[in-house]
Amino acid sequence: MTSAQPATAKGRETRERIIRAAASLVAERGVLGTSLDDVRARAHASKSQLYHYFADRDDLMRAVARVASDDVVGGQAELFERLDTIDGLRAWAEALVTLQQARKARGGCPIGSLAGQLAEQDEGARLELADGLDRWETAIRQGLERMAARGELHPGADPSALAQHTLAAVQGGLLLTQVRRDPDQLRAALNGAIEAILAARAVS
Amino acid sequence: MTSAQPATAKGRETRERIIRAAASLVAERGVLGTSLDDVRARAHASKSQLYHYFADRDDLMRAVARVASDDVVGGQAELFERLDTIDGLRAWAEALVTLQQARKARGGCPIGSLAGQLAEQDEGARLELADGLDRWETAIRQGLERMAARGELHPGADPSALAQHTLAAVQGGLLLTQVRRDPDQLRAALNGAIEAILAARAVS
DNA sequence: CACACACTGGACCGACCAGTCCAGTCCGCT
DNA sequence: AGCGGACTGGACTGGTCGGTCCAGTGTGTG
Repeated sequence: MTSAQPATAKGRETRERIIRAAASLVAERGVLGTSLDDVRARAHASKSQLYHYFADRDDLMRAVARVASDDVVGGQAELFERLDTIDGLRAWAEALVTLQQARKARGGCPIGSLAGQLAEQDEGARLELADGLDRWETAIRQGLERMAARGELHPGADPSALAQHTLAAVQGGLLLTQVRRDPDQLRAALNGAIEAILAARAVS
Repeated sequence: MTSAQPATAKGRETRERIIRAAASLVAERGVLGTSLDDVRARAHASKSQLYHYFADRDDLMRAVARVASDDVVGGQAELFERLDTIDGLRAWAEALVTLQQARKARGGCPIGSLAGQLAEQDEGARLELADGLDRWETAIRQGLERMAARGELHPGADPSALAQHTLAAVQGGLLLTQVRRDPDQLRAALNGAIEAILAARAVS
């Protein structure tokens, strides 16, 4: 069963309010720590509204996974445009570190956190998260490909493999940041990834 | 409140049986997806036994986090000894990839999975997981330091930073493996980390 | 205006769950 | 043997949760 698409503007607004409430609660307490009554209360909605817009709890969580993916990837859009220079890469990395400092190193990456909670439980949610990671990796790869097109990477360099490794460094760095409560863990992991990209630069 | 230490051999055995049952259930269904009744049934124990050996549910989960850390790090002990050569590093990486293939890319890293579920909920569990990661990173760093002591890394190389980056690559690679159901994601991430170590080798 | 349907409120239900309690049995020690 | 504490079995409780149900109210269209 898939989510019902609201037919009216009011319906869309209610559905959106429910997803936002669920997403914020999940971020605070985790997937299984969030009850539908909690969601109902925060969204100022009733039980029947929840079940009008979502088939069941899993369906709602899939929607949460989707908006989390959209938010994470969408929130980096401007930074992604500058990923075709070393300075742009460093600025992107520093923005991620600054965000973790602001969060006091709590929560990790929304996509990564949800992955640990949903990937083995709900195939649909897993696919939503995989899609978010794909878009993220694509943005990194395209930046590196623009560098390669300008001849700034040596011919043997593989933008695809570098992007994959960089995304792994982001996710691993965020996990270490979360467990150790230390945003420098992310910075160190990203520095390693950027070093690998520097090593792939064309000899000038 | 901390766990009671059993006074008899029988008591230790029961306590161990409970932790093992809980650990396997948590690996299958997640922390919040595992009820004490599930644990009780799998451990062939009664409710009062659970509460005889553990203060409450959180206390049991802390014990689960501890044995998960011990198992993950302990299971790599022989591989760790060979981490002071490039061949040893590759063998270690390939063993991790093979393990993920055997698991059909499910479950990710026990430490990483538990981190996402427990780090924000229970400070004690977070510290157990941080300890596991520390032991893991230390093993990698010591291998690199042995390489450095033999003069195989150039003087500017930082074994500590390389080990940190390698651990982040493992964790990130495992997350990508889990979400994409593709063990090659881990291999790619580890290859990137090993490339970085190769780049730090002394010019021969 | 009227009809159909989207939307809403909230009581209700059966299942499940963490934790309590007490009446026992086992076991090491003297 | 017999004492005391470690250990065990399982019924019970108060509360929570996902999901259902139905009686409504809004709203866009012909």
